[in-house]
Amino acid sequence: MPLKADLDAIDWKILRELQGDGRMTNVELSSRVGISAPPCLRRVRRLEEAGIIRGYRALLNAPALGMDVVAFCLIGLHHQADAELKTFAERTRGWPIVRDAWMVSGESDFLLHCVASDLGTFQTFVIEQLASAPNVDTVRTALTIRRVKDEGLVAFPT
Amino acid sequence: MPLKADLDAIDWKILRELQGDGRMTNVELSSRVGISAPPCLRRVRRLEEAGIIRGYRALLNAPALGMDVVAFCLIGLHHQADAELKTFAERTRGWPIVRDAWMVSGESDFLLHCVASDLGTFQTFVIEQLASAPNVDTVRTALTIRRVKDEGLVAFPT
DNA sequence: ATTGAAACGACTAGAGA
DNA sequence: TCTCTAGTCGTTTCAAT
Repeated sequence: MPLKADLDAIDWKILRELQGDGRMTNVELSSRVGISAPPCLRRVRRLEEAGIIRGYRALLNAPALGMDVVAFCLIGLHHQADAELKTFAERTRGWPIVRDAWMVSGESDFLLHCVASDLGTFQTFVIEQLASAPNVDTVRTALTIRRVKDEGLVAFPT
Repeated sequence: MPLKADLDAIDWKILRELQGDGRMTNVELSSRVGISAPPCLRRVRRLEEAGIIRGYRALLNAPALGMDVVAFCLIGLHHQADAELKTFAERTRGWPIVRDAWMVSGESDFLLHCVASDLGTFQTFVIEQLASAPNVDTVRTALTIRRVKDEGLVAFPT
């Protein structure tokens, strides 16, 4: 895990471009950021090795793939000692319906981003797996109706 | 927006591989899914054109870029008529701190995924922008402590 | 639909500024 | 650090199956 790296304006442009299109070729990228291809590629490698670029991912259209239910679950636990938090975190990794998960502070202890093929599957998961897991106190669910905004994690000044 | 496409086993493998590494070369991809490069590329293009692959994105490490606060906000509105929902959705698109947003059903009307450089910036946003936006009734915030799971949106049987 | 060959273009190491 | 050059490798079209 890197501490704050010292990035120049070109590095920031590279990050912005790759966040917008992770499959852009290096020559296209280099021309957009205003340098030639070799140093551009070296910068990308450096950003990858520093962990600033964590990876690349194709964004998939869940409903087109038969995944009609996307929901968020807020989980409250009975006991929040370190060991219990770790145990629940580990448990989420074993549930394929949970696509990503965060430990949070506030009214809840975890937030789970869930995807399932249909409501029945999702509700069965919530009742039989999630709510009946050890130490789970409350489960609040928000079914998504539609995505309203979807940009990368980091905002870049235009 | 495509309806359910008819995908064969190779298409599913392509989607799984590209979700795991969106920058994989086509020859690497083709060898992993067991066909030669040209048909593999045509399948990828077809999946892109059908909107099943929505795009590609580099995943950035927010804290390494000086974005130390990641939070989720659950928003309840006073009035949930269609026009009001659209108005609020549009408003979220103008807030750079909001990185992605969902319209949801349940106790809240919207869920916002927010990223900011520090707590002060985030709190100022919540108080001065979010909570004081027209029609906003309740704002519940969950500050993230750490990411516990981070896989793509779609689960693939291994 | 797929394969295989071939032309094209991108990637990336090395040299020099 | 960059640019330029050149060789290697990946991409993409096309003919044939």
